[in-house]
Amino acid sequence: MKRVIVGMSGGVDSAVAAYLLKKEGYEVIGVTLRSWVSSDGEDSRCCEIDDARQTAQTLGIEYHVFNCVSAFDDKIIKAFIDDYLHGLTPNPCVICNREIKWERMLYYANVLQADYVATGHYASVVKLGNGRYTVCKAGHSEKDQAYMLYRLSQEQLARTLMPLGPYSKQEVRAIAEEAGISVASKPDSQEICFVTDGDYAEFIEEHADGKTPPAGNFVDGSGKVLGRHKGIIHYTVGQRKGLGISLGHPIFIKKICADTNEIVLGTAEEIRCKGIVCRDLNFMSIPDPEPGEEVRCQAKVRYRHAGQPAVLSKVSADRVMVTFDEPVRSAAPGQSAVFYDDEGCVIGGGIIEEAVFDK
RNA sequence: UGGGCUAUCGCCAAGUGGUAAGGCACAGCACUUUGACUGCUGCAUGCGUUGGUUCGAAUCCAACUAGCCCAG
Repeated sequence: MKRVIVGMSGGVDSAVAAYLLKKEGYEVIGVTLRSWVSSDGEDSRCCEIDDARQTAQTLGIEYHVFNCVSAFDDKIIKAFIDDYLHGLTPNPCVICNREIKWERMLYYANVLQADYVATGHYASVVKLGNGRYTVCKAGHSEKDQAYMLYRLSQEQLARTLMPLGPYSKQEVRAIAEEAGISVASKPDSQEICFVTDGDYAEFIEEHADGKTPPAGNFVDGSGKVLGRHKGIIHYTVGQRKGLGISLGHPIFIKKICADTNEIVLGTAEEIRCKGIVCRDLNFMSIPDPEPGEEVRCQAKVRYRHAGQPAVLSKVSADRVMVTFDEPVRSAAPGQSAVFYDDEGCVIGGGIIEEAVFDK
């Protein structure tokens, strides 16, 4: 009998993943990684231990909690704050998946002599003809989470199961109901797991030791001052609401300049960029492209982006240029770009370093 | 101090006698394992003030107040 460790967040998805695997005949061990505890003692949304433990009991599976608080603080929270202080818009979840969730789960899988790790992500792990592993979009695209997983390594994917790939959210809730899982109708999680009230700017101010950048100017493309901002950590590229500037037409954030402490604004048309430069790349379905090699793909510039046809080409040893057929709006440095093939499988991805505009 | 012009929601702005468009901003909700975007809903019993004409005025008249421009 194969043994599998299921990462359980306390939500419906991971509960059903565990249930399905058990039904398939795996020996299932539930695990929750405690990654963060707020000052008032509440667990974060990614590790609601009471719910997870209860589900494990309902399913009749072994269950453990492992403490990852210091690793999470070190690798995720510190980087998150640092990125914001530098005018970037980080996506902690994509880093957490590789550096914390899979890293720790595989570690414990070895300790507990398990063959696989599994999660409740809506995506599928696929082994290709070339011997490589990749992640493919879920059958029901409205819940696709392949984007969040593009940083996983080949070694991690080789030992990963994602039983929810073929199911829709509705089906998963129905299965949970049937299985008598108490969290069947629990609301979906949302927002950054360690910022429980959604006010991430306040979170940064509390944790940045007073180093948050001061207020500064909103300017237009020619440098003309349009108003005052509260400090760059409060904003993100593409943002429209909360600027308090009335020009008669919508205005968006085009660029955040940490060095001059200015925020450049532009119209809906002006914030569309022709391409992006990406760093910290991870390739899945193919090996790293050769210099000069061009790869056609569908590129997503953010989670919940439909994806745009684009061409990748290597511009240096560790950078890739993504040129879109049609300009995309609000590609934010710090966010992740993920490249898919026509089948919806992840070719690879990277972190956006710079948006390239026409002028 | 003379002459002229203008005063409608936080900003811009329709409206020229018939019972206050619209855009932006703002707020709420929806959406969402990141930040955004987006969608929906809401947002002037009142049109600088005070009087007058009229069945009826933001729209006409008078005075006053404020701002702008030109003459000083």
